[in-house]
Amino acid sequence: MPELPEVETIRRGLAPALEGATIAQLEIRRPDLRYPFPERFTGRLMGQRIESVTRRAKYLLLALSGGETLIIHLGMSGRLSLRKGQADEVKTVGEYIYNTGALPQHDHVFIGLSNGASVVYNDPRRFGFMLLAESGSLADHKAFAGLGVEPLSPGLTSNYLAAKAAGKSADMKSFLLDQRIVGGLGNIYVAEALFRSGISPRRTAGTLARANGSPSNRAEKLVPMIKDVLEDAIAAGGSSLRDYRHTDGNEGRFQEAFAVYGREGQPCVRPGCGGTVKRLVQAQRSTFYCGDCQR
DNA sequence: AAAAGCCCCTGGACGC
DNA sequence: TGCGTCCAGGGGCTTT
Repeated sequence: MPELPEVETIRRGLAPALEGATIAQLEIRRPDLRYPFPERFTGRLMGQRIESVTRRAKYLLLALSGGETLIIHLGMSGRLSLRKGQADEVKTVGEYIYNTGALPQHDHVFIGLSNGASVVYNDPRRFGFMLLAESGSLADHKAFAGLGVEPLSPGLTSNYLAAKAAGKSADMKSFLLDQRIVGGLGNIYVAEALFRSGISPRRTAGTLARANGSPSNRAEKLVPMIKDVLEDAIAAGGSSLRDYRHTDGNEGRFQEAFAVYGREGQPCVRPGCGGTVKRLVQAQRSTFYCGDCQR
């Protein structure tokens, strides 16, 4: 589900209510998501003040006053909802009652805050997960060691991309999906960035570098298009296809602006192109592209 | 080392 | 109405 723009939208929705608040209530409704919850999960979170809500790639990071960070990944279908209920008065939030078992399906984690707000984690497929790690050594954590550059940071340059691509025989699609190269791109935004760049997803990634290792013209084009499409998607509040919603339950709007994703058989939107959007499977995922103007 | 394949899980859309 | 099949914003682990 959520790629970088969706996670960033959720981060922006949560931060005002969570930063400075203390975790007063925590309920987990099952022993695991993708992985078992961390040891003594409740004890390590209760009473902690949330110092900051940040993001790295597709990970949400809640820095806690005690020196640990709660790491949340939403997988494919994870949602975080922010509710304004008085969670510490009664265990009733909105229409839901949290201490009677009358829970909506797949509401797996409930976090009540000292300021009366609450956060519910819902994830039908349970590909998401939560981890706890020492804040001071996050960069060494296995989830982040080896993670590629943040695409909206100055670190993503054509030189960086060319250096990573040099000598690689993988196709462009697989290369950009690889979180060790760029952190945060997923199936939608790889497709849209390649379309905006006029690059075929089937092209060999190594062609982003010239023989001497310097960036090719395509690399020079691709880097700003990656940044543009992510910025546009964040501005639109992300893309809602099935599960994704803002923390307030509203949908994102960027799906209305897709040029190729999910548009198989429809005409290319590039003026004068006249091509048709095609679908193929790469790395076990659907790829959408225009065979005429992406080369 | 890099690349390809398989798996985890639930639910919705579709064909018969 | 009720199957069976395919597909889905992710990533980790195993095999080649």
